[in-house]
Amino acid sequence: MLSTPFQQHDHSHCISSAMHQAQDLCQARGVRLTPVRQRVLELVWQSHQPLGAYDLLARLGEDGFNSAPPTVYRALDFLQEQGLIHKLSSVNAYTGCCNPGQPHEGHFFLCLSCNQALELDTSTLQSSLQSSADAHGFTIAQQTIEVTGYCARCQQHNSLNGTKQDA
Amino acid sequence: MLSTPFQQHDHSHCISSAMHQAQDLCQARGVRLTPVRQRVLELVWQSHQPLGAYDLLARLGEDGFNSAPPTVYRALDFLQEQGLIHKLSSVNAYTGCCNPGQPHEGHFFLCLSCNQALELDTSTLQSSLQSSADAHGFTIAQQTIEVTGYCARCQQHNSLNGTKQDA
DNA sequence: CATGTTATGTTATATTATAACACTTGTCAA
DNA sequence: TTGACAAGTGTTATAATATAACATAACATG
Repeated sequence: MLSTPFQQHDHSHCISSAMHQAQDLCQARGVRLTPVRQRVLELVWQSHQPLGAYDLLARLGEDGFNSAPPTVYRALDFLQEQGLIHKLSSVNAYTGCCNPGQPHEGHFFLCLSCNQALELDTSTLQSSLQSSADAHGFTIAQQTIEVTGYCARCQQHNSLNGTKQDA
Repeated sequence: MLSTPFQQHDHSHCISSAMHQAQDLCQARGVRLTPVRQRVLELVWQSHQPLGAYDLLARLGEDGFNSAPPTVYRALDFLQEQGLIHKLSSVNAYTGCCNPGQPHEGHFFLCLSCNQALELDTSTLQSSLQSSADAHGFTIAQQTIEVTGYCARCQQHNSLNGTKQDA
């Protein structure tokens, strides 16, 4: 599954799909999707705009959860280990993974106008990276591939009215 | 010029080349490579291991420069604007740019063992990214492409003696 | 139900980065 | 040459992001 953040879509479907996949995967792996972890994952999935750790923390607080930093960082660590979210280092934010069943590194387009993240299905990118690595005898461990710019939708809107999108 | 951090090389050549290019470029552009900026650039080029802002700050202090955070961040901002260094977001560190004459986004391999950064000349990577962007109607602004792993040299050493390299 | 393991609570602190305002230095034209 | 603006730096404070360390609670299982 590849989601379509930059286009209109039924986002509630994204959320419920992500939550069900997470539950299934955790059960299958014998790891616990505890209430905090589940809530953090839901919050991350509230939109396709990546959220920072302290944003998440504030939301957790509103929900009556404990809201000291370790709480959210532990949950984020767990979710990353399970491949349920990706960290976007270039913006210090976290976003849901669109295909958690198949462990992979996230490759993203980040729109500077609407702040949404599109996770790419980049087999060609992957293979050109790999061949570059092979050429250098380099063994790849982790990838941070984050490309900022402007999505098609924002380019249209902005050329019409000059304003910025926010969702 | 592409440097060769993962292989043995005369690093003093890297340094002097980088400094001369920086001086020439700044002069050509009518911007000032002041003493702090020059020193920060030299420090960044001390090796191919990216350095954090506070590492640089400490070194500046040793050299008798002012060493409050804004000093180093301003210098780093300037050097980035001039394309003389790249920031590696995934590790919050800064490294010298190998080809500052031709403005470009840095693409890196980062060795987890020797901590050195190899800046890639990735035209194929670039073009597969671009075609992916085209397919989505996405206009690229900035790229953060940082791939961690193990360089050829460290793989050899480690298979021999199991230790980690540190330079 | 005792025990070890996993998860969470809590306090403190480390690390990375910026805001805001004062002061100094360089530039350049009147 | 000087005065006025721009660019650069000094200084203090604080924001934003992340982790250490240790105590307590919940869970799993023999």
